[in-house]
Amino acid sequence: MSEAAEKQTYNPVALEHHWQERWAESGLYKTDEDPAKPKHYALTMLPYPSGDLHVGHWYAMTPSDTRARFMRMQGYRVFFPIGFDAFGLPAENAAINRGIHPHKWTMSNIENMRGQLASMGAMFDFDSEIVTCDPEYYRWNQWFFLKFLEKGLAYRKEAPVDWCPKDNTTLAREQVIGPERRCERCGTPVIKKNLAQWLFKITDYADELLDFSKIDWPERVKTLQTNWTGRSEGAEISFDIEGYGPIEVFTTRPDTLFGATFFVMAPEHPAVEKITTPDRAEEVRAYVEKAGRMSEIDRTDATRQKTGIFTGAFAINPANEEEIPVYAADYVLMGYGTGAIMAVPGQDERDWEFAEKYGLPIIRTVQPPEDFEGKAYVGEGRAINSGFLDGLGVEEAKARMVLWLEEQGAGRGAVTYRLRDWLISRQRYWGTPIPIIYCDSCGTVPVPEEDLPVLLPEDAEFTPTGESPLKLHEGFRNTMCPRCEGPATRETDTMDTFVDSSWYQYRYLSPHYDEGPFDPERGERWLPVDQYTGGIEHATMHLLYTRFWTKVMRDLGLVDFDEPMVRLFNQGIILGEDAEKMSKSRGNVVNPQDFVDRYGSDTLRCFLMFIGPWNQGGPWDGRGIEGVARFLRRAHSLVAGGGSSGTADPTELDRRTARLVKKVTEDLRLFRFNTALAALMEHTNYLLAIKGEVGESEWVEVLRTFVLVLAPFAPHHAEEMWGLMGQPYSVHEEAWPEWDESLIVTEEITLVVQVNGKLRDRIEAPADVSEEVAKELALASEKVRPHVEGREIRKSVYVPGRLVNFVVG
RNA sequence: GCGAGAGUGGUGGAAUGGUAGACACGCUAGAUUUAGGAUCUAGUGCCUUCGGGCGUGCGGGUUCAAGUCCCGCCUCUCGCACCA
Repeated sequence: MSEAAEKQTYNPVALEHHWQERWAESGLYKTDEDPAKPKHYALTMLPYPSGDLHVGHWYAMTPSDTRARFMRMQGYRVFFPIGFDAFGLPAENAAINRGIHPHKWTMSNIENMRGQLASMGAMFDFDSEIVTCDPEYYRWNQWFFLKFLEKGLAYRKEAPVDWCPKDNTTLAREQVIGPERRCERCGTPVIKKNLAQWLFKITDYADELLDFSKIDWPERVKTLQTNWTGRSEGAEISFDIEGYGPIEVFTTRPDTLFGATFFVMAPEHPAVEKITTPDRAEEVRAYVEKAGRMSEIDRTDATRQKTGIFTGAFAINPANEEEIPVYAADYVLMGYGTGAIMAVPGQDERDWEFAEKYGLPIIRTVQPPEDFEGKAYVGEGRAINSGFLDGLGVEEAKARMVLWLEEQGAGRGAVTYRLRDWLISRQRYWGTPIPIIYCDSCGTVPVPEEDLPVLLPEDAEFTPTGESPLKLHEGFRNTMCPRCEGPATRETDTMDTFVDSSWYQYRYLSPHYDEGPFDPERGERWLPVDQYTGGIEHATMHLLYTRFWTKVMRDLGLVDFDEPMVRLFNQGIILGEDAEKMSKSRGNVVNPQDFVDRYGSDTLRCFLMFIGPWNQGGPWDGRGIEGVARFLRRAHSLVAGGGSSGTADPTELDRRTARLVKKVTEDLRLFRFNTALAALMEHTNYLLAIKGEVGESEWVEVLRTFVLVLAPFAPHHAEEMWGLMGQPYSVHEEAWPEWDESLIVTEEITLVVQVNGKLRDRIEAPADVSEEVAKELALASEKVRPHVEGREIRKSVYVPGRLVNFVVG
């Protein structure tokens, strides 16, 4: 084929269309169910149907696809599904702002994105697609809710919740961002509001969630989840308030009890009003009110001057029967521990600051080092001023004090978590209705299982009023009590969308199964997920919830394992060309479709894999993609023509091929797509250089191997080249090539010669050269001699196959 | 403040303690082309008296040998942040 003819023939966009159609027709990506093969469930986080697939989706999905294809060629039966996380606020906002029904908006976005997903050319099994706003799906959210309720893992509670005044909804703790406590979605500072809400008891599983021994996840995620769960070991100690009764505190330092010189309660603590002495009542009430009005931003600012007020009450320190004053102060938070603390200024920085400000006594109960003064001492040391604890180290003193408290009935060892129960109620329309009915005579009644799904009515008025939209829908709200058949009303809140994504990996297995959330027989064959990939931003929300959910499923007898996803890989974030986060307002959004139309999908996917390590992300480089386009064009040109002179060094060719296979195999195992592609590029350049110097049959062999290892990266190009070579359809059903390690070793090696660690020469030598000969050769070098002549060689180092280093004086 | 991660050419990035800068982008020169683009070839860390010298944020250390290991800083990014 002539160069000109080749140019005309190479049309990446057209060839991709051709193969995508062929793949679809032949059902190439229908999931392989061959039980003889080992299973591999590869999962990539399901997208929200925002309307268009953006380059971030490509960055998340195409490397996952490459990995899944690699596993397939390695002999695994691979399950690689995709779906849509279809409930949630954006649909409702679109409805509010543009008058389109959320269902219509969502479904038309999904339709659009399905086409875009197809143009990606990934090996998704579209037959197992799920759409979470489908009653067929959310029915099982409701079913799970009922199971959680039966197990005592779902409960309703009136509590202050974070409320976004703009979105008119409650937010989970995870959805409140940063020290300014802004709404995750719209950035508005959140306020507190009291509502009766449903919660899931994730805290019951806190300890188990801290155990990562059964999963191979990034350290980063494990650390984030550990910190999020925030386990603190200590004691609960009961302090008697004179004229009131006992109030419990939580402390991590029971050993310092003798140093508790005052007592502090959160201003919101329900007992504050009751213990306050009449003469202090007015002042205290004013303070509590002021603290309540203060925004969460100011309240939790650690650098702020602490404030507080004396209640007039006194507590009895159980260790020494001392009377200590009780304060209400805003540095103590109602939401953690018991909402009250024993203040030990000698050993706690915050208490020290407060004690100094209000002139309260400070007693050290741990011996600080010499010259240590002027602040709290939080380190190790011997107990002092502590009666029966004196002389003990911190750990021993803690244990002894807990023992003593338990004997006295004044306290006990206790564990507290930062983790809160998962608040799932949302005062929104576009979500799963919570299957609960409230009856005046029967109380809170779960919807019977056989009545599921509780359908989300189509015709609701979802414009926000501050009330749940379903509350205004008479037809939905008014119902009959399933127990007494009297008039009753439905719960009108919907579920957090994290409920949907907590178990979707199970539904993929049998999206239309109606005997349960998933077909256990399919589960037996495919669970758990072997490889999960997705962004780090989900570390403390989705990834914690799905672990919790799986543990509950295990306890319900639905699965027989403890963790939903065995391995996890977090890809990075792809940024705009200006290295900033892509956003419409910045105008730096890259539309993948533009590049697909111009270069084709393979170029875009290879480019995204080439720009750097996958877990790193990085800025988009519009020029860089040209290099990848060139690479694929050059690779494609390898199959055109092909010489037969047979003058190329066959050993070199075999060696390079073996090295390529090894490199790509090892890199793909470890998600190192960028260096694998570099090796593929290098090999392409080499093959182009020797093309025409290789015998016909050998060339085909060499090319075959090359195309096979290219296939996961550039599936369309590989298929095209495979076809042009006359190989049988499809390259993606071929086995991954092996390599012969013995071919990689060379007979001649380059030996590096150093003098005092500095590179002086490189010499060619036989691979099995002896130390003695290597040194002789090295000393004979013209470039080495001037550096050693006339000097004493004190030492010489020989690293076989690598280098000789002379140490001279 | 606490925790984690990262600092390598003009750029993205490579480097089991053993040849720093693979592979690309960009740039320079040449070929081809009416021109541009595309393509191909060669070159491309910095300095240089052309012998060589210097180079992986800074300062020490370990080692025959350090981008890599250790200690102390600096900078940046990301979490968490009065959690008792």
